[in-house]
Amino acid sequence: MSFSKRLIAWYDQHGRDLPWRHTQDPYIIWLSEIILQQTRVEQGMPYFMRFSEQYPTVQDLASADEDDILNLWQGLGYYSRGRNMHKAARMVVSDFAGIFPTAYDEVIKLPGVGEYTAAAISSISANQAKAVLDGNVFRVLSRYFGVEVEINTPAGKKIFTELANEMLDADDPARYNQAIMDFGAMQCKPKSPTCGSCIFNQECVAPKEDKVHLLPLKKKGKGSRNRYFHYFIIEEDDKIMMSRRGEGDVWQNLYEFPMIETTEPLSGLDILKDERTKEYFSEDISLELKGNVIKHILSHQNIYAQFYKVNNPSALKLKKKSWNYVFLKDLNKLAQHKLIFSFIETNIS
DNA sequence: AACGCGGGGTG
DNA sequence: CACCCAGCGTT
Repeated sequence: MSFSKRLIAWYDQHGRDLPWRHTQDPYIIWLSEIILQQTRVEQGMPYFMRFSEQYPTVQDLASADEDDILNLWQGLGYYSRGRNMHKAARMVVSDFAGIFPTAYDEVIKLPGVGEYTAAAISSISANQAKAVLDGNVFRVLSRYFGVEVEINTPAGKKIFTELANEMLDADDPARYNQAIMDFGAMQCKPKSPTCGSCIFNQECVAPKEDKVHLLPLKKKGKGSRNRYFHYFIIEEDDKIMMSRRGEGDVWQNLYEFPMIETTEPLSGLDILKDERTKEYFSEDISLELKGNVIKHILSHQNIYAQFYKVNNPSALKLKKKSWNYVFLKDLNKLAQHKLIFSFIETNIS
């Protein structure tokens, strides 16, 4: 039996039962695919449930308030996905008469939909013969054929795109694509794959050459940099000062507290001496440490955050445009990033 | 071709 | 600690 037929047979027996597999509605498929970009199924699942319930149709999503969408996205990361999702929904309403496209060449026009997502939507919702190419597919194919080409280069991408489309089962692209991804996620895992019980154990190249752990090949990127965030907790009565982050950095448009950032650690005393602090507050401010330094790790930076309660909030002098007092009871309406809302959860109210 | 963009799981 | 996850957009 062919590779694809055996894979599909494995899938029929072992594949996961996931909520978005019970429909061919391209809107629902799209919703799941955006949420699952660079995100584990278990992590994205609760978000998918909330979004599909809150916004059952593309019209619902298009007419939603963007801040509500970001609020629902809170904690999932890669927040531009949420913003692009809203843009895409409005584009479907305005440019596609409210009918969610299924053709590869159409869906790929939507912001946030790249080659992978377009292949997934067009194959799963319309059975178009386009092979998906994600982390799972790279891994399965590189091991099966022993392809020692770096997957995160244009050359590697080209080779694997061609290979993936050769292997695709043109009779059943929808099932095949989901099969190879489940297979990668459940059997041909990055660490400790279960080669002993694998249906391809006889012919797979990687275990024969003892290269399972080595494949797929990947060119290394840059390491992490350190950043030091010093947050000011400014509370007056039942309100707290919040700040909206700007563009061109992490957590674009999300809310946090007013802060200053440095490239090196800073003592409480040094914060008082900082020019920006002096700009924000009149001379004698009194800071009180709130908890220990929190290390917040992103894939490309290590953030060390320290929170300071401002004991005399009336010392606040300058108010930036991006700053606003917010009622404590309304805090949950603002989309915050993880570092901030986990701090709020344990320290405020 | 390289880089920035989150948060969480794994060994 | 390094690596990876149903990747995409910008430069």
